[in-house]
Amino acid sequence: MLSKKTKYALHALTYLGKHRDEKTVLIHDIAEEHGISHKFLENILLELRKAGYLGSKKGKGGGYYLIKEPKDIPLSRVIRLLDGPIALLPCVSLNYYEPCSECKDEATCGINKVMIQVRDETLKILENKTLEDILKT
Amino acid sequence: MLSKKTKYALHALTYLGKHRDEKTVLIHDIAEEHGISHKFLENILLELRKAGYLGSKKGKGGGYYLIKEPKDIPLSRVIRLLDGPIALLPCVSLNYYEPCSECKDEATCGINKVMIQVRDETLKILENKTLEDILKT
DNA sequence: TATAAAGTCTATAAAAAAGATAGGGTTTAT
DNA sequence: ATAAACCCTATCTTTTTTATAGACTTTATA
Repeated sequence: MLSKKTKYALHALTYLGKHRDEKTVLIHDIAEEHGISHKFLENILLELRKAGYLGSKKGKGGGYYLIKEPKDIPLSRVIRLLDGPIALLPCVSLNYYEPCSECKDEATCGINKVMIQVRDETLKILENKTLEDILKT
Repeated sequence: MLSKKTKYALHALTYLGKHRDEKTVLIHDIAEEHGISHKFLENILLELRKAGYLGSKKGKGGGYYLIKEPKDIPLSRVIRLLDGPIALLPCVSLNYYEPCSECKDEATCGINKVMIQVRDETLKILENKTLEDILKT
């Protein structure tokens, strides 16, 4: 399951996607719309901005806005940013690889081999679903 | 990522699958082979037995053995048993459904719609990969 | 130019989940 | 009778997740 962080990030991106006509949107408005903590959401939006999905304007009249096209924001990226690996095991993660201590030899481990296949097929799905898909339904 | 519980369960199932010629296998042997805690593994094997994947024999000379065909043990089942939902959100889980508090109306939520598609495609993968695939590589 | 509104940033607290251990009970081969 | 093995439940510890706090900076505008 996705963490609340990722779930909230998706809601925030969706909200910002729906309000692209407005110059900026307040954290407050997003938080209120979904009944989630302002401060918690603040940290999430900060991460999304640092990752290049959002822009922000400080000071009075400021707020956040989307700076990428919804079609260029795949679920895979959002999940990786906030939740970490998409792979089911550390030993098959492309971005967060770590060996599994209980596995003697990765090269002959059947679990490893199958999980690589699962990872590749899962990635195909999550790379192809984007914010645009969420917005257009 | 899978929990250690699920990962260990897969290792145990694999080990049992490779030793189907023997009448029973000791928890101890599986634990030692992978350098994992005997007691932790014990709980896991118990769950697998209760779920109908393993049989056991008590007393001296006892142990565990596989009672299902490897091809009849899909990853989806093992994951659900030990880790819970496969869906990325509670609001799209088939087996562990719960509404999302931050979502006003599921019927019009684009995130919900997209996650249903992701769930269905993910499930296709995990239902088709079985212990047999792990054993044969 | 003072003020209030808004994002920035880092630290820490609280809650939940995962991982691990403990120990007495029951069954069974010998 | 004994030792080997699984059975079961409870509890402890550690890690991760979720949430909060508060001081700082930027900016519009009265």
